[in-house]
Amino acid sequence: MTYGNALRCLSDPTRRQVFERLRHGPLPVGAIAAGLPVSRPAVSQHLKSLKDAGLVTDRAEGTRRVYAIDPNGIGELRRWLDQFWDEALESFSREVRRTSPHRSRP
Amino acid sequence: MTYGNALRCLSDPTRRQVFERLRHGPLPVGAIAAGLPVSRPAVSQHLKSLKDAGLVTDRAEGTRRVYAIDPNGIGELRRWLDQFWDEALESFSREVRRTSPHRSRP
DNA sequence: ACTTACCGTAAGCCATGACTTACGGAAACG
DNA sequence: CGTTTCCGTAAGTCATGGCTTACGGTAAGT
Repeated sequence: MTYGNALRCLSDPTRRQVFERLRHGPLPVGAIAAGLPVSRPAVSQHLKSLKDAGLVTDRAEGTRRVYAIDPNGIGELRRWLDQFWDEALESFSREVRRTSPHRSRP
Repeated sequence: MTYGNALRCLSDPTRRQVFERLRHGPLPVGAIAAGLPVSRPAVSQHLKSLKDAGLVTDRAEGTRRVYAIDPNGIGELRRWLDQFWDEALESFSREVRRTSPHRSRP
């Protein structure tokens, strides 16, 4: 249930902002924190959470630490959501069939 | 940004349990609360949040209130995630190309 | 009409977690 | 080596929100 961690991470607006800044490519912590309404240590803490959830990866590059999006996290989240999506649609159509019975040819 | 509400809803484990109980079809509140480790009013509050996020719908059926999954909520969430998924994959492959340069034909 | 079943809302309690400031450590640069 | 830059961690504060109990309201049954 690692998708639970992913959901918990992405539920926080600030953490989503951190995450979305990596969409167009990897970035060091300072560049991520710049412009955000929170301090840099806060961003570091968010990045730790995102990393634990499998949503980002980090690599050392000199004195800076470059973060990038990890496809594994969103992949797992996507699979969980898709499985859900299918069953929900089926249940929904079943419900429609039940509510408005045999409107087969007006 | 109604997907933000959806994410916030699904981030809570109990609320996910409530939500997942509706996967196989609509259920009244009592049936949902039965077996859950929280009280029935708590389930009602969770259902209110899920409804506000567009994740469930409710209809009155006599004295009971039947809840069902609303495809709109997960749909929006899925679209947001997919858009994200595409850009992330592209950025990822771009990164792989950059890190391990022209391994074209071993 | 009285009772029972089923549910939503209000008020209050309490843990979780998001943020801050302060500190320490590792790599580049002179 | 000292300094500067860039970053992670620790400790502490404070708001958010999830849960409970108590209450009120509507619909069905007798």
